[in-house]
Amino acid sequence: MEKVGARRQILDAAAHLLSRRGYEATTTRAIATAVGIKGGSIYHHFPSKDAIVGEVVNEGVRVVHDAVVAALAALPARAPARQRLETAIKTHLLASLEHSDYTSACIRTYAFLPASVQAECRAERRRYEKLWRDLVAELFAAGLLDEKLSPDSVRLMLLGALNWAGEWYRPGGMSIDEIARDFAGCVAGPDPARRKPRAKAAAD
Amino acid sequence: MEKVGARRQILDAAAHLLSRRGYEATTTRAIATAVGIKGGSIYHHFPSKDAIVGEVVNEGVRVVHDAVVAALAALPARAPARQRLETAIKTHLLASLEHSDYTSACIRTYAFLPASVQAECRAERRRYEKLWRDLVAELFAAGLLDEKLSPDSVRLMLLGALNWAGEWYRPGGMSIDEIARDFAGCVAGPDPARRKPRAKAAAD
DNA sequence: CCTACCGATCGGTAGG
DNA sequence: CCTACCGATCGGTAGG
Repeated sequence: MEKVGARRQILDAAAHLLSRRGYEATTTRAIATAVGIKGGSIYHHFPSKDAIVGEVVNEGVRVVHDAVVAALAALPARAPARQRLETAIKTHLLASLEHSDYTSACIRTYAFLPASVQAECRAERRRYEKLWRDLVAELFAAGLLDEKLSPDSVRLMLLGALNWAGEWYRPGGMSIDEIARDFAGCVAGPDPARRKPRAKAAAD
Repeated sequence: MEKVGARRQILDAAAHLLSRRGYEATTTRAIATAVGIKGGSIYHHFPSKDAIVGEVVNEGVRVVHDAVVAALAALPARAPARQRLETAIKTHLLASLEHSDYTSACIRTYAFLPASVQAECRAERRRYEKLWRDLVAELFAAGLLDEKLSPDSVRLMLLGALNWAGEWYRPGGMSIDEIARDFAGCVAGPDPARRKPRAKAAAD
């Protein structure tokens, strides 16, 4: 059972190359070589390079969207907005920095993709945007954000910081947990649920 | 006096193309066509494509660095940290979104540039990073940030949000002033100096 | 600054 | 899935 499916192997290799080298440098021949076939054979599985790239970036948005939805759903039913924010941040970072070449490929290459490929996943992106719009609305409703701030600003600032993390994050440095705690704390204040229990006595 | 200098024209065209199409799609022939010469003639002015790209990205960092330094220097000598933050944010956004193709080219293409080109401007980038490191330290010193936050997190969050702005900013939407006010307000709270003077009476 | 060209490589195809 | 190939285009060069 070592058959993974040639299509999946090609998509995996394309996602890997896209996230590390960008759109133009990800050639059909490089993808083929990575999966152990010859250049022309790619077209037995996909009609064009952009069909491959399109599937990768679409899956990239879908993966992170599904992951965040699942992580939020796994929280207690009445989890406070502050905790939901930090969970969403951590999940987005995990997906784009550790789990998914698809997600990082989408984030890093989207801007310079052919218009046709961009258009293909615009709907999926808007769905994900909506999730964050709602999350920011929760924060306002909970009184965690200054009412004079525009919800758009807050969302764009958060997603900008998250999407840019791929440019500086390195596995040995700050952990994703730490980054998520600080990013959430920076916009919504410290998590009251994490107030440390006043160390047993005066120990340490 | 319509002679601008061929080198400068080439760099301008390269910066423009780089910021809009990316590194690989910015061909020496496209640059040449943009300045009205033939493809091969580029090499009369520069030894290689990467020499052009290298100068563009270096200038991109330098321009935004100089602009922010100048904007901070133009503030009153004892301007509070909160105001200095917002000024730095606004200036960075103006440079990368409105004033300088060089800066946006640098921000948008850096990740996928050849290692040799990246290395060339690493020192300049660290200088700019230092400016923000100091600015964040001022915010902590002024008591505007939760002491439990890591200074690195705050700086990376801010610069991430700023550098990502090119992916969503469009001239007709939120103004750069508004974005700067909200981004600054989001991490350091509302500006006390802007508390509105309690409208004349109960008018409106 | 141009013409004319180099070898390499691109996305994609024909025909097995 | 491969061999062999297409026209186009790339960065760069020679020689004016």
